[in-house]
Amino acid sequence: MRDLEDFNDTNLQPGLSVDCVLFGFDNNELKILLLKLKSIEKWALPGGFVNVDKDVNAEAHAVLKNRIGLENVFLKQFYLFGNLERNLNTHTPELIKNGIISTKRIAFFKQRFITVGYYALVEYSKVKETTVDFISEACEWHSIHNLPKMIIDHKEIILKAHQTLKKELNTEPIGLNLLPKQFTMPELQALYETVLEKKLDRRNFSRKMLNYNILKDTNKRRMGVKHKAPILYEFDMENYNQAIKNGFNSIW
Amino acid sequence: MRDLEDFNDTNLQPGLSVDCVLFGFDNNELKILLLKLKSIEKWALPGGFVNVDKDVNAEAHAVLKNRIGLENVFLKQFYLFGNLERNLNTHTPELIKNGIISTKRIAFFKQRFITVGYYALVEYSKVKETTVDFISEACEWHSIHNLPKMIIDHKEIILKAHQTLKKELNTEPIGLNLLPKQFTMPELQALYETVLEKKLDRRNFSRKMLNYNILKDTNKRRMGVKHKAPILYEFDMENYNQAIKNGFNSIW
DNA sequence: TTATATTTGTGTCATATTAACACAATGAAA
DNA sequence: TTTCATTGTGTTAATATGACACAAATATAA
Repeated sequence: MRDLEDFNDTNLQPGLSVDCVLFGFDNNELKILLLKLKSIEKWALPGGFVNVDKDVNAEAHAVLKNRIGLENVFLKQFYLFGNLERNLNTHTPELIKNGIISTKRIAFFKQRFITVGYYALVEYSKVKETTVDFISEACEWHSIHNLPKMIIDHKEIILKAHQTLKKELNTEPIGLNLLPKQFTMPELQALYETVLEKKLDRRNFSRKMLNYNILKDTNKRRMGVKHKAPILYEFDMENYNQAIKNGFNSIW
Repeated sequence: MRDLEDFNDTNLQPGLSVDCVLFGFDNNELKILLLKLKSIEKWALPGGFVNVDKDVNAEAHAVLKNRIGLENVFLKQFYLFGNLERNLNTHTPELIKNGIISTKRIAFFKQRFITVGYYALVEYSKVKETTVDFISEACEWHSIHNLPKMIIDHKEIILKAHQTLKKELNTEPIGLNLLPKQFTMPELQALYETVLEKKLDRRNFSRKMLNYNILKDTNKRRMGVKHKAPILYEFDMENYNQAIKNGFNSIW
């Protein structure tokens, strides 16, 4: 969708949207990709509407592809936000005044929107384009600890996504898509510490990770560091996918 | 909603429904509460539509209250089913012929329905009424291993709910609502074994459960059994709720 | 060339948890 | 009072965890 003329709500599932919390990892910070809305001084999660003849999960993937230019990312439904306050009522006057939405579509935008929350883990460096479209004017990463003003409940959605990610770290590995193809043990640990917001013991972390058997030693080391060169690892994709599928640390 | 005349789709979120997988535990079997649809030889999960001015989670609770007569149950969203094949196309002719839906509403029923899946844990004995309404003629428990023919993807929804429950058993206790107020350790173990579909060691199970500190010894024993009288336990509600809230067996 | 600072890789040890197993106690029925 | 099924609890070996310390590598400073 490039501009307003292309926008037509007749094929859209009324009152339903998808919103994607994109987690990136940079500079030992967990970051979220946000869009700055035109004519509203607030930011929003990348999201979209659901076509009546499109699979909902496919629409979430389409958001990432069309608005951010990302394909094949790890994307997962985590919650449906369906409370009554979810609408753009307070913003519709500005949106209409600035020609972002047409008066014909006003009812569509004023209704309560139920949104399906997805989270995705993406390699920070892969998102370069600051795509703009008919409703957003900028696309930037923001530290999860320093979020700008956001529309409706998008801050809560991010919070819930983060809680979900933390919890899932107990039963599933992460790192793929968040880290470059090859990475060191300290880098992997920094990712875990950032997501979990706590320090972990270096030696115990390494032992535990290696025991999961999802890492492959590439027999290379990261060069050009001003201290002992750390081993470069890759994920063993077969075992990694197995772990994603079956989970680990199951107690029963 | 007692009959067809009361049914009006103008206030309903089009193409959206909620469906509830009610787990019950009886005779060492995991059972699911199902509705037999009028004029279709298939069963369905108790579900409902979403009013545009109702909170989605509240609508799921309303389904349980209005259709099953249940209040204050543990009810949890687990997945949104949004693929393209989710519609009643193949059934609308029968439904119209038998006067279950009116021709005026045909478009409403033929559209693709996105449904929010909830699961609930309920005490088997508390559901007695076989409520019938304008679309269902019976309401019965079915063993999860012997499900009747079901509409659309309701079998898949049950499967996914069961998988979710199994997985969540690693981080959260269950039992409250599935068992009577007072229960014995072997009864609790039977519940776990049924949900997990595997045998557990009696001694290790007992030790682990007691270590979670969610059980209170009532200093009573189940009488009238033809062997050693087992201790009756209750859940320690404070610790139980704490465990539900914070989870347990977190590894990081 | 050598010393220093920093960071990485790995080992140890005490403690806690788990899995596998056995035996005594209880209560009804024979 | 013997038998039987079932419950409660203890033991032990193997494994995992948490808290630690030291040696190796590498750039930089001396």
